[in-house]
Amino acid sequence: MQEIFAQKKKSPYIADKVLRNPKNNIVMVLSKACIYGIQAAIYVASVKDVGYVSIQEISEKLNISFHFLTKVLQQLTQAGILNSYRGPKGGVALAKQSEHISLYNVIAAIDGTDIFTECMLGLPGCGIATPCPAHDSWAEMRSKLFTICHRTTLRDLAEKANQYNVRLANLPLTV
Amino acid sequence: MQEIFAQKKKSPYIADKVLRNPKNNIVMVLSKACIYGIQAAIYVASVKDVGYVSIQEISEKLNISFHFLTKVLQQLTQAGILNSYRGPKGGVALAKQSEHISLYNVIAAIDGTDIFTECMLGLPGCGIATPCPAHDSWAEMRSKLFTICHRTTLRDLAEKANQYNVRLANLPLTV
DNA sequence: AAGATTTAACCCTACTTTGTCTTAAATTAT
DNA sequence: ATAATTTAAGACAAAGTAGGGTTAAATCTT
Repeated sequence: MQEIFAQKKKSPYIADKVLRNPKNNIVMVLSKACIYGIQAAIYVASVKDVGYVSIQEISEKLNISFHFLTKVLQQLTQAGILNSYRGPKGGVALAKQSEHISLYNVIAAIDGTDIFTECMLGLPGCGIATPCPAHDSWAEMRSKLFTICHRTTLRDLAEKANQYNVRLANLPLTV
Repeated sequence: MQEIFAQKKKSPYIADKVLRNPKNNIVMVLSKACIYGIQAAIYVASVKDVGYVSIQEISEKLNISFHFLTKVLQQLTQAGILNSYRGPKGGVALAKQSEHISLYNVIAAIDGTDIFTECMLGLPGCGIATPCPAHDSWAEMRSKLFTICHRTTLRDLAEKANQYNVRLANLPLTV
């Protein structure tokens, strides 16, 4: 009896010194899923010929987990950014012309629009009426982010991706 | 025997429709820990008298988990932003004058400096030499963030926090 | 019609972040 | 000295993120 309970847990306790120890928490503006989605979208936009590009190819070229990427790209498909097709010669393709898909569209489809609207301190009703102390500074930030993400299209990014020495993923991009 | 193994797991499987279902992933620029740290630092800076403020008081006023906040504030203490003192009348206090502690200092102590330096796509060596396609736009963003966080001090924020109708936490702040 | 290919859906695991609780250590007050 | 108070440190649980598989469904090729 007791041995069973004794062995039941085997907790993988991690030091926890202070707050799970220094700098394990890497904070990014975008989630991994979103970054992968952006990279994949740029990749698809940067490929010349018109057919569908298989997710397998994308995941290999960009060094992204195939299954995870599949789910991410499903989100883009459901958001109307990509079209997908099953079977041989299947894959994904842009649903619109690359100059009509903005970075904002892709981010919104995967991570949502919170980063474009939320208060720095995450306070639900932060706004002009009842602002948080950082409201003004942050509003300035957000509007810059909003502008940049709106005006940057997949075409812009794909064009840059095709330039010499520009990298799309961790490994040098070989289109 | 078998019942024991049968009951061992009880997985809390969550739909996973597409990518762990839509919009569960709330992406923020700052971690919860960092937001709490900022709120607490502003609170301490906004309290008039000079003694130590107990973490219990801060957690109650700002509606933050006491134990979690304790760890966060330890990080600020270890970073030299706060002083802490045990025992009755103990608590935390700013280690420097509030106008000499920037938002950047607080963020760097808790979330690190990645958001101020990292590429939008998280590529390790993204820079002038081998940029990612979004490098230029993002560099512009980052520098704005950097500037804002550097020039904003705890004094600025504390002053605003003391204004009418400004909120520091989810609940109305009652200093 | 049968087999191959490829996305979609589903299940599960590992790790990280957030949060709760307990015990230890420091310090003050009595 | 003893008790009370308060941070520090540690164990652990719950929830979220990233990722790895398997099976199902659609579609093409033969």
